[in-house]
Amino acid sequence: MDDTKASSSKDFIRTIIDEDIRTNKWGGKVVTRFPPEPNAYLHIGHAKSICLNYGISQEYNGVFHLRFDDTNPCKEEEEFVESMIEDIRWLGADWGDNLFYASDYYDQLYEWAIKLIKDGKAYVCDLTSDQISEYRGKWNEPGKESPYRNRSVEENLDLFERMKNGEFDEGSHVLRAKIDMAASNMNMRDPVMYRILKVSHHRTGDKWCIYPTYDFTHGQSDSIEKITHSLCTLEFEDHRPLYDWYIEQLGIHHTQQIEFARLNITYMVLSKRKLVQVVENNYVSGWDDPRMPTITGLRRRGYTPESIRDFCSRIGMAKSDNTVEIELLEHCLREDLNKRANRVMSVLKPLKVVIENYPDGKTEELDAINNPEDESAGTRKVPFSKVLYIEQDDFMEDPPKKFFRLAPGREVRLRYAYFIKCVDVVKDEQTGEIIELRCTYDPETRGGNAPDGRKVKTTMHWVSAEHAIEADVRLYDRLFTNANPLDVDEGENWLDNINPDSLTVLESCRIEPSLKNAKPQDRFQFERLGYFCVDKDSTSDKLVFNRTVTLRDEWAKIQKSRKK
RNA sequence: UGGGGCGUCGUCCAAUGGCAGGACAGAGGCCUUUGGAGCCUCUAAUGGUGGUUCGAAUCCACCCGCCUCAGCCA
Repeated sequence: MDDTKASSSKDFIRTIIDEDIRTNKWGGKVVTRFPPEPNAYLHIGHAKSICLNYGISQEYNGVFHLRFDDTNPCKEEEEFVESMIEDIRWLGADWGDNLFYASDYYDQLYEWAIKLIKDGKAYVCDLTSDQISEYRGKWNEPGKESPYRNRSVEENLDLFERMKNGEFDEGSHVLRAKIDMAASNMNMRDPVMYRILKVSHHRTGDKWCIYPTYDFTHGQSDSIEKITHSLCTLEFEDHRPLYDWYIEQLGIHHTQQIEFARLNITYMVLSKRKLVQVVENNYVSGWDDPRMPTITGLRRRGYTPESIRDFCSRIGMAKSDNTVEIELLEHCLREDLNKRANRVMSVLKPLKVVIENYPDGKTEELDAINNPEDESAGTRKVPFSKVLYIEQDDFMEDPPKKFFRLAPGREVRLRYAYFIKCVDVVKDEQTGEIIELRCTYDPETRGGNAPDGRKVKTTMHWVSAEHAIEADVRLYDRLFTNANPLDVDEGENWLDNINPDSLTVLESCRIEPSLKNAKPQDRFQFERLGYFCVDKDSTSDKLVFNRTVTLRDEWAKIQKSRKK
């Protein structure tokens, strides 16, 4: 990940880091980290954080850590650790040997808890969860102190020891910090440090039956790793005073936390909890469904890591709530794919064309350019014969104004091949459906140029019927119909905003034969249609393509504005 | 209702007391063997009211609006 920042101005975080370096705050060091909880799949919102943290470590010659904040054994699984590692690698971030787990620090955290007890800064509380909540008070009224708040150090030590030894039931006791029940910041009203959870942990197994809360773990984990700049999202702003309190009481390395606004994108949901519902209600096939905003979903859809990184650098970094338009993401994608994807001709909805004056049984190999944006991509041969397929959308019997494609009596160019003219339209006698076009070709226009200099309005893609291979193509559209999927009327469910047409499967599409040996994840531009990649569901007899994104489409725009 | 945070083109981000700029989106045009790509032009913003200042998006005051916090989740 070495994308150079084109922008001359720095975001507020880099401005702070510049200043810290200037004042030698951390001895010129920069150590950042990405600290996910391994309880779900990473999505593009996480990519923003990964790009930020890893990007900064690179720009400042610093160090980047990957740390799994695994403090809740009830929800965390090894499966998520593995998928996250894969996704982060794919995005291009490299943590070297700096892979950590908050659970690596459980012993240290336990010792620190004992120190706080000994210092009279923590106590074991026997209140129930509901009582603790009730005692905490309201925003505008102070809380009540727990009746267990003033137990002796000895009693607290004994009780905490017994909590650790499994002598108590879950929920019967917690260890709390003794701070200030009247604090205006709710996080300071004697927050819970440890709770009893008699479940095994994906890394520590059954060693512990008490687990530190995230709030008692996160700041100290950063501290242990000597993180200089702990970058997190806005909702942790209120927690910073608590992290600072722990760090000060413990007298350990004081990491500087800086908060930034999380990413929102139109037509997308980027909340872990909401995404779980989409998956569990089977609106999609899984976490890697190409409609999902997860890294794994985007990858399967055909996104490139470069395009996601470019997007992350373009959206900037600030503290104001923001919703980036999905068009920007798509722009970054197209821009990248335009440079790297080889062009190919594929007909999604085939319409048979017979070239009446072309010899039966003849086949020609025509030269086609693989990528006009990249000469080094070279050329290939494309077979041409008497019977072809063109796109159904490329023919209209009674064309409206501005429809430049094929129509009765009209001449168009078949890309890299010949000019053809439509001389007859064959219809199904029963349904009236157009089933075949009879055309003639001009042998003089081989390659696509007329010696007499005459012009055609359109160049169309096509495949030779005899040579084309059949494939399934999955057309994806946005998962939600509403720019803000969460915007619903009273009593309505945001899941009702799911786009019922987010997936259209096209069978028996005809693909240019050069794609016969394409492998999953291979990306192509189907000329005039969009960018597509080979899906992992492909088999040896049938390729399956995912439409990554369409090409910008002037004609579609005209049609759309006409409908309005 | 108390705390914390945030308000700049439709959207995202700049401008740190000195001509409000870029990107995406949108409109128009050029070019084109992809109605792709590329190129050009245009449209379009400082939440409000006072104040300080030669000069305010920027500093001050007040107001308005939005987000967020009352898990033994992270």
